[in-house]
Amino acid sequence: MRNDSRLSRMLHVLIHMDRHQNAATSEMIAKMLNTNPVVVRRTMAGLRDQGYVRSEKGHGGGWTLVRPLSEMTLLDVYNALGEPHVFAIGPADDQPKCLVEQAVNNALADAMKEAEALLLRRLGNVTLEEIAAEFEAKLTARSAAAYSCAS
Amino acid sequence: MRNDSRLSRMLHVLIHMDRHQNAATSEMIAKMLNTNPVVVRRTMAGLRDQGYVRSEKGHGGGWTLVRPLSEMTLLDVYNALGEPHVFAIGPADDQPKCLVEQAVNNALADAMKEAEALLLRRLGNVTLEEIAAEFEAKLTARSAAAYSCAS
DNA sequence: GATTTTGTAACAAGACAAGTGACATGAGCC
DNA sequence: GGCTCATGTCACTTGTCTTGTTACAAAATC
Repeated sequence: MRNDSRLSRMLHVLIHMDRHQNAATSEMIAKMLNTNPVVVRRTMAGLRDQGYVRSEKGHGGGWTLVRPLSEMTLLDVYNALGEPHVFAIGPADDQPKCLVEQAVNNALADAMKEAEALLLRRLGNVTLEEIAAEFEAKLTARSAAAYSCAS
Repeated sequence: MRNDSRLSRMLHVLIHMDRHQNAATSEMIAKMLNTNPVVVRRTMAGLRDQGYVRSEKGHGGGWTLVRPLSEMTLLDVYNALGEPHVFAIGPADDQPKCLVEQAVNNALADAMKEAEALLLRRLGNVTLEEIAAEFEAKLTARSAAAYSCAS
């Protein structure tokens, strides 16, 4: 568990969901992600609250896509997850009294803010459909038998 | 301890060291950083190994700057610390078999690689001297009495 | 009413920086 | 030589955050 992999996992799931008609249960999704149904529900909750997916209980229930992949950017998913911390590094003190430390924090914060802005801009410029298309291209390029994913 | 604050702390220390003639002991530095001498020695070890600072034992010992601040960029310090993980987010699986997951990872990795490159480029373009200069400017702008830092 | 499936709380695990105590090593001072 | 100061390093704990897991209530379908 070195990284926060929620964004990666949700993108993975959403594209798979688009390729299936029926609702996917948390258990099916969990198997696909090599994880636990509770983790799935926990992570998908944000997407549901933002209206990207719908969840239904009972027989035949599970998770379904609400929006087409073409109307969801990677940034949308990131935001729906609650905008997790991007960086693992940061200042020792957010409100330091020491002017030296303030200057250091300013310099670091400037650079990090730019990098974060670039990252989010990039995420906002890519739709899930584009990633799905890249996958389709690979799929046809290779033999279909080479494709394996527990879904 | 939300973040890895080693870079921030080391920059802070190095600038302070430049403003003092004598060697600074780990204990003095620890007080300045509100931390522990062992943490200081542990973190400074990388800087010492890279030749940016020198440590001496015994009476009058402690830490001294080897290079002028003008010859150290923020990137140098980052590298000396062992290039810690920049991002808190990442893929769920580094070598996934699933082609969808591969496509997702590629898209994320591209964006993150760009953002990391920008960040490191920015860090490489700023010397510690420039941060020190910014501090000096603030110091003269405000009354000297407003400056307080336990060093 | 039984079964399926989500929703959620509560808690353990794993990772990693940071905090802490103990002790050996080496350098200077008397 | 012996004392003191200071680093070097090991071992262990703490704090924080995502994940993993168990348990159980709530709702929808059969």
